[in-house]
Amino acid sequence: MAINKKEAFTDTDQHLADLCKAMAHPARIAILRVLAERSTCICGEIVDVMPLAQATVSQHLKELLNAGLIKGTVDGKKSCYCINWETFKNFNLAFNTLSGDMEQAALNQNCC
Amino acid sequence: MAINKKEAFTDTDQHLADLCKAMAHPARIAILRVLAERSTCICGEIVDVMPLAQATVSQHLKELLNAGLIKGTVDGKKSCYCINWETFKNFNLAFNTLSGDMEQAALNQNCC
DNA sequence: TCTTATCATCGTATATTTGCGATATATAAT
DNA sequence: ATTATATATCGCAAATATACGATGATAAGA
Repeated sequence: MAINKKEAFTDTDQHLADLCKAMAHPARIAILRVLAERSTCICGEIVDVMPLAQATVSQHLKELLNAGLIKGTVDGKKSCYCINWETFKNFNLAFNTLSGDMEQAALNQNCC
Repeated sequence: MAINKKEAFTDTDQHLADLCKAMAHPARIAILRVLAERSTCICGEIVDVMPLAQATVSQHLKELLNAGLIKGTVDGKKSCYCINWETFKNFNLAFNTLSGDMEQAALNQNCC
């Protein structure tokens, strides 16, 4: 049991769900905030500010990277992580599209 | 290990993370779509459309309810679940506030 | 070359999520 | 009263997520 049934749904919904999942932890939201306000983008600064171990922060960064919410490279000693504003825009668009779809469908009134 | 550190972050970020988590599964997004287009709001119809067992759908409904994204009551044989548009609006607002904060903070240019 | 600093990854422990069958509950119909 | 229908909840198994120490990898500086 507990087989993954996520692929049984539409690509649109899966994509939006993935983006939501990437932001479904306060640590990752906090990381996004830090990344936005630092032009330096050094990972070490994130670790200093965050109440988490370096390994954990690195893991969260990986997930954000995987979802495309940030982009970054590491050159041995230095790292450079930044917000991927394009994905962010797409996220906003996807959410608004869903809202639009739902409101459109609900035009014939709700029961409660 | 694996102690929950979520409470170490701000209420704002925790709240947004919770809303994101509620939508972090395509089944729940699909359920929201169905609820929006049916004025009847009968749970059984959701189960018919969804590729999931009744128990699983009920569980997803509970999570959506818990996050406040839907509201509903059950009167024995009949159920009435509906979109909670207010929470939806708040979600959109919270997301836009985060985006705004981040863009504001990033005004002094990004490094990559 | 050796050391130090920075970051990723591995291994592991625990917690949470996902999914479903079985069962409980409560109304409606017979 | 009994039966049928609609939902929630329980209990369990498998999968994922969370967190961290230890270790590996890579580049800069001594």
